[in-house]
Amino acid sequence: MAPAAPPDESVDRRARRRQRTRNDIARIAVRLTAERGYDHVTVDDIAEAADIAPRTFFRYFPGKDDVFFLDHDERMVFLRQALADRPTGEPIRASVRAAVLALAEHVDDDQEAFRAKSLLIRQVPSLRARSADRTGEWQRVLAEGVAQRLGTDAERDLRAQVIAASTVAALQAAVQVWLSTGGEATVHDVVAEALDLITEA
Amino acid sequence: MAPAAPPDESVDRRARRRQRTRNDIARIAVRLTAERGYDHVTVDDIAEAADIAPRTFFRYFPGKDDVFFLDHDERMVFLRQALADRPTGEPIRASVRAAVLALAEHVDDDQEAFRAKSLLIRQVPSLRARSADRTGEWQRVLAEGVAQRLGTDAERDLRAQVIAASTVAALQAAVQVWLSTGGEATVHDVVAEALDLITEA
DNA sequence: GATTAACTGGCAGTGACTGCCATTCCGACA
DNA sequence: TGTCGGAATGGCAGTCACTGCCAGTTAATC
Repeated sequence: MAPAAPPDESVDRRARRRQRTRNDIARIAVRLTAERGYDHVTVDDIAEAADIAPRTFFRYFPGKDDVFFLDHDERMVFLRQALADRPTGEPIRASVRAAVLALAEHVDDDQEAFRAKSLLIRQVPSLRARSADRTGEWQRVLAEGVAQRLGTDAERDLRAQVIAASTVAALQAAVQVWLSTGGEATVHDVVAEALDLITEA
Repeated sequence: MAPAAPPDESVDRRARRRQRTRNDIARIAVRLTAERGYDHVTVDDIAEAADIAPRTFFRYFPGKDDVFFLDHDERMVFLRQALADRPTGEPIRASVRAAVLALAEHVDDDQEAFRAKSLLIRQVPSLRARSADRTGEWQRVLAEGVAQRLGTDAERDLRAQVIAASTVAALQAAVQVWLSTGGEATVHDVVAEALDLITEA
């Protein structure tokens, strides 16, 4: 999971400290939001609870919403890499499937946190919108990976776009159903089933 | 295109006038935004150009973003109806396909306006997010329609969700590619091709 | 220990949005 | 024609997210 750390980064105490503060802010913000509801928590509240100045909050996150998508960038990197790591001989759909399943498995590590955060996002319009936009970025990552494999231009390759889009859509649908049902199954399994359903007649 | 107008609505001059003002505001806002860019146009600017008070703007639209999604609700209704109108004997994918294609055809009526607005939305983060969220609503409409036909509960029926999600995803992918390429083809045709690609191996 | 760069905080300002109240408009009906 | 009632409009003050700017603090490096 942890990539070979570049030596200059891991030695840097500053970077680590910064990372910890970042995590703290996000954790606290999510907790407050779960308690009082999104629009009864101001940035000032979060800042105070995290013991930083309001101004500083915006040095760690570009906006209030972003505390809910703390690990998004890392996951994008992970997904990109997971796809790139698949053997080039493999059928493209299979590669995409494997990459996405690896991502889903990752989520099962702390199901409860994921469920709580997802339910929260689903309730709040602005978070939902932001989330949907982020999903679009995953789609872009996948489409680029697919296009690269196929040797085409992602922007113009309808096939690559559709493979990426339908895969991400299945992922999203799986999560929604997983949230709506009790959640006895793992996210991984539901996603796998959803991916199968795409091509089913 | 124009539904048989309910008599009590069409007689009501007030409602018609209100509708016209609404359209005016949206038209003006889109024009201003195209000229100066989204964040160089304030609500006050729009209000002044539309000759209304800033406060009144928010009586017509819940937020600044919403002027760009003027006809979204009507399209949702259209899509829902188009799906409901398909014969029950028809395979579900075919029904969904037909409904979505009817929607796409609708878009080709004024391609240029659609293209301009779409490019604008794609550029501005907050509009992109809002748009993505709206897309989610289409998905919900489709999923409900599909579930109704299948006699299942949309929230929990993975199959219905995946069919809806992948269809909407294909639609979106098609529009993106249509925007990126010259746009010689009609939206309808690109969408049709995208829908075919979903189930292709 | 001095230098320098990163980090933090405060302040003032902008812009989206809301609740509240006053005013105006307009269709209905006596 | 007058007037009545509800809908529409506008103004005002206030909240909150977010930003630019500048000043003070901390900490890595020499």
